[in-house]
Amino acid sequence: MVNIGDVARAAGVSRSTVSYALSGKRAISDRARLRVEAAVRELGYTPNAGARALATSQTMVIGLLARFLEDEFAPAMLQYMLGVSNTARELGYDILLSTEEDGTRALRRMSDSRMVDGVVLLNVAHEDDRLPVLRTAPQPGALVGLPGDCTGVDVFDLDFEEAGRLMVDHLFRLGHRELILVSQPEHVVERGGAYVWRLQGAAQEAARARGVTLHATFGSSRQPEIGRDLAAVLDTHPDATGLILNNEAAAAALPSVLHERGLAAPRDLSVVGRYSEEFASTFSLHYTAVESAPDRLGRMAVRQLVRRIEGEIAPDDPYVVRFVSPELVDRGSTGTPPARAPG
Amino acid sequence: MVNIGDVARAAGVSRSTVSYALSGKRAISDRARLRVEAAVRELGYTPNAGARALATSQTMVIGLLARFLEDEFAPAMLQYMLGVSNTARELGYDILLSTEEDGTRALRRMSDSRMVDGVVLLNVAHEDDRLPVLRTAPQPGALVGLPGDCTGVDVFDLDFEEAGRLMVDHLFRLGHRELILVSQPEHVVERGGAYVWRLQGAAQEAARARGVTLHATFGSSRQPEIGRDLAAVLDTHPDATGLILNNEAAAAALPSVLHERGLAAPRDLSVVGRYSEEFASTFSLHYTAVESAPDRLGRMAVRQLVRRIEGEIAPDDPYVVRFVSPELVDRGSTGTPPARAPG
DNA sequence: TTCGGGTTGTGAACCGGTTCGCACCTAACC
DNA sequence: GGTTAGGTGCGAACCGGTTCACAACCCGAA
Repeated sequence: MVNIGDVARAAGVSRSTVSYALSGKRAISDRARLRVEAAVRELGYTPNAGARALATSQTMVIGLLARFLEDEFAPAMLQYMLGVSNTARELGYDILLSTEEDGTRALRRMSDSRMVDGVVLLNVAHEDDRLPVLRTAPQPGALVGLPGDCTGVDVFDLDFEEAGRLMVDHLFRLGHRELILVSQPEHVVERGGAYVWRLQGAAQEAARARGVTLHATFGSSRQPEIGRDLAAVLDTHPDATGLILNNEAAAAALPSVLHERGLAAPRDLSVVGRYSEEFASTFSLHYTAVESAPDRLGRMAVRQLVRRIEGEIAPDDPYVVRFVSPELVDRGSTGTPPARAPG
Repeated sequence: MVNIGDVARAAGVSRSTVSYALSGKRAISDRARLRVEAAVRELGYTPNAGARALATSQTMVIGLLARFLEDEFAPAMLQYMLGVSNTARELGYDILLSTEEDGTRALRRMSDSRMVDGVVLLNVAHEDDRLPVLRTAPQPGALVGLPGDCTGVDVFDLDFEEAGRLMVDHLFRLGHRELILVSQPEHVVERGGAYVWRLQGAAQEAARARGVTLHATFGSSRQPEIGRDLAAVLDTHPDATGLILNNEAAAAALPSVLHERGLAAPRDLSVVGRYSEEFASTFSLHYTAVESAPDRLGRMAVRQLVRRIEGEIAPDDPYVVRFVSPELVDRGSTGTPPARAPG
């Protein structure tokens, strides 16, 4: 394998000159620079990443700690990963991926052995055991998802409260006065998926403030259970005219459930969901929905992380907690409520 | 940061003794070993990955080149990624992930700069531009997906021919004589997704051999188009009693389409799919299906790759091309054909 | 002519590991 | 008692980059 010494010899200069010529960190005469560049081209030289990392203590690699939990929608995680990975590459960084069950072990390994310059944590729980480890690490970290304690890290998340209010408001303005909310399975909340709770709490509060009845329920994350859950909740609340979905499986099952009951959206029931359209379009009809914008969150997290890594942010600059405002996209599955309840 | 010299000083031995004590590559007295271990524990020492890579020319990292193409089912890719990542970790390797559009650039970067010991390529096309690059790289490579030319790499793929035959046979044995096959969009084939073609070709041949009529069609990968595609193809072939799906979006849309027409599986129509149940269960009813086993393929690819990396396979040992036999899982959506065609 | 300053190139040290070759000690054997 | 062999530990070289301190050179100003 060709190294910097070979290039130096071929160009008739010293190793340090080659290094400076390539990095541009010091002025080098055109003559020398051109000869170095020619030698590099001719020999096909690429610097050894390990050696460079050793010398500069910079790896140009970002650790990505994904976390796949049962009963959560895995494809959504993929979108976060893509946002992170693509943005990192644009900024010159590669991604070291961990999908290990034990996130703390992975984090410790990456951090202690200096494989990464910084870390992005996905699917952060309210009490996330990776956070104490991250706080003691020398590398900066950025989170996608809001933990209970945000000290020492930059945090990015969808404004789930706003999303809850937005959906209730949207239906309220159309004239609906009795709504159903189907969330993800209750396990998700119990395990620390506070976003479910944040959306639900804000929705309930908004409903109360407007004098709207909101039936908050949890649904399964799988077929055919979620179909039965939906049918059951529609039976239980026959006068509800609006349906809010914070559950991807429910969005997929809904078309059949509606057909089975002879209902159509928005004629008999107005439907609004909270998910990312990108994947939903494969397996669900295009319901009016609040976009969860996973790629945007991943992008923001990496941007901030890189700014910290590269020292553009002073070390004592305050850490940020930034909420992305959700946007409601009308795809025609909501309208004014029917004259009589559909049930 | 604590390095091997600090440990040596604390333990009262030389740096080389620390190295040998930790690696076990040479006999070290119990007394010295215990003191080294104590020092490591006390100081919290972890070897620097870059330095180790430089010294050993081994990074303990595997490159993972994913490839997300339009009109293909992204969640399926995620399962391959998980299979690869988890298996790699079990074997002591970390994953450097690339989701870059330009796979050849990513591959060249990882390989030339020695960031990885080997590479796994996902979603390999018939004519894959990453392959020529991989063949000239010093690191070994393993593919998931069958290219036109398999020289110089280990290849793993589902036996799509067998899958096609299996599904036709299954329906034939139940008594069906006119079938519909809905594949992924035609773009996928044109772009080099030969697996679509392999399954379809084998299915057609099996049908011909048994005197069965098979209507081979392509469907969209999105909603609501795929729903319309399904409705149209059922209209066009009203006498067909069996439906074969090689299209994930179709599996998601089918329940609604059947409801709309007052059909039920398997009463009026027998349905058999080809996909991975793991994700399908979120968004589709449980149809009888041929499992595509993405995690198993990822696992096999990594196992073989690591064997090559670690020299367990002699360099002149032949490269393998291994097909996983698909398994048909009966979930009750197939049965004997109805007395009269449902149309 | 001499001095000072800026430009350009170089050698050497350093990053933090691994590994080779040698030296030392002890025990065994002739 | 001297040689040999095996078990241990150590110093030094090496992996392939980066960067510091210094030197050589050229130019213009005093």
